[in-house]
Amino acid sequence: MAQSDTVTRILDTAEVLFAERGFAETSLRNITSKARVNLAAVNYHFGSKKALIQAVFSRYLDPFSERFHTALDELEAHYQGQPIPLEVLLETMATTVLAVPAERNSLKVFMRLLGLAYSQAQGHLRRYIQQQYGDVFTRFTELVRKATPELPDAERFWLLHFMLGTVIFTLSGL
Amino acid sequence: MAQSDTVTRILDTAEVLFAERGFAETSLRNITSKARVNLAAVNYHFGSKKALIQAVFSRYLDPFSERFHTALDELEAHYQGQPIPLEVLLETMATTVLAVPAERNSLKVFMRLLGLAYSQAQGHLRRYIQQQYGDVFTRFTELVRKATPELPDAERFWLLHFMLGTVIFTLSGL
DNA sequence: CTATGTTTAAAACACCTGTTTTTTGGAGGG
DNA sequence: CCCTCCAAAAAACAGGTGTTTTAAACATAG
Repeated sequence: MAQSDTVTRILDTAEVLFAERGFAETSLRNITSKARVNLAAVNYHFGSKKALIQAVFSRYLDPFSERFHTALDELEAHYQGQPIPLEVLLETMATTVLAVPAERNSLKVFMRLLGLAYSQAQGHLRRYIQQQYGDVFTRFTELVRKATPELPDAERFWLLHFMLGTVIFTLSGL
Repeated sequence: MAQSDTVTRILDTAEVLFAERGFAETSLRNITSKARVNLAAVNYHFGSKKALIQAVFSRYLDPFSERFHTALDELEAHYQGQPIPLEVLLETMATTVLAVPAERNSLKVFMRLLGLAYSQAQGHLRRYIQQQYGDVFTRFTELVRKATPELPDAERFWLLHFMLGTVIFTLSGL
């Protein structure tokens, strides 16, 4: 019953409640009562509700970001300056995305959270994700750009956007 | 300064605030102060916040539903039992969707509201839209089924789902 | 054991929420 | 003119929110 137990219990409960009902619709009393944890524990361990939300995302995105970076490192080392084929890039991203939540069999929760992060206004979250994980995304899009030099920038942007939208929309909304 | 003025001013203000920040994150005081209307006016004219949200959607969906029904009537009359080509069905839907908010040049708001209705848990809204406008949707999907008899049901479902997801995700985001 | 720092528990805080009630204002009709 | 009705304004209400404070339990090191 050390400190980590309370922290992870809060995170585990919060992520499913957030995924089910959204952030604003989920109260701290809701989380703490379901996690059988004291109300003040959230503010004690995380500082605020915003920080809790960000921590829920970090637990997924930190491992994802790290693995994706190393996967791209390996690809760049293997292709030695040659453009990496588009199919390889997309498949690498897909497998990396699937790898992380698979360890806690919660792909649906993770995707629903991503969808919420995109659709809910919740300004601080967008900013947090942007400045915390923006570099992985720009690195990936840059590699995609090198893989498809014949495409106009605008067209490539929209294709990626459509792809992202379809995946998130489909995997998040049951 | 008749009664309709207050009502439409509430609706106009509410729809953009909802679209910008979501339903739970937008308070009645927020709406009424920005609309320069008394706080109690919402509960007086609409009954509750839930009813306000539904009224915002009805103002878009009622005209859409009506026009789409008559458009499908004309198509069925024209093709006389023959399956209506898929391209015709899709184009009819697109033009009908675009026609309604074009009169108040607020396509972005409308699409963002649709995206919110889809992503926000907000159970009562889903139920309301489902039981209020479900018949138009099922009529449309049935016509699509007749237009593409060679497709397995599951595949057609997912194709429609992907299309819908891409459109809503793209037109509502940002 | 004592003492120190850290985690949990309980209570209180200040604030904001949707809703209801009460009061005021102002047209129309008898 | 008075009365009635309906819309608006103001105030009050009950309940829930995130957060802070205070007190207790606990483990660990000296």
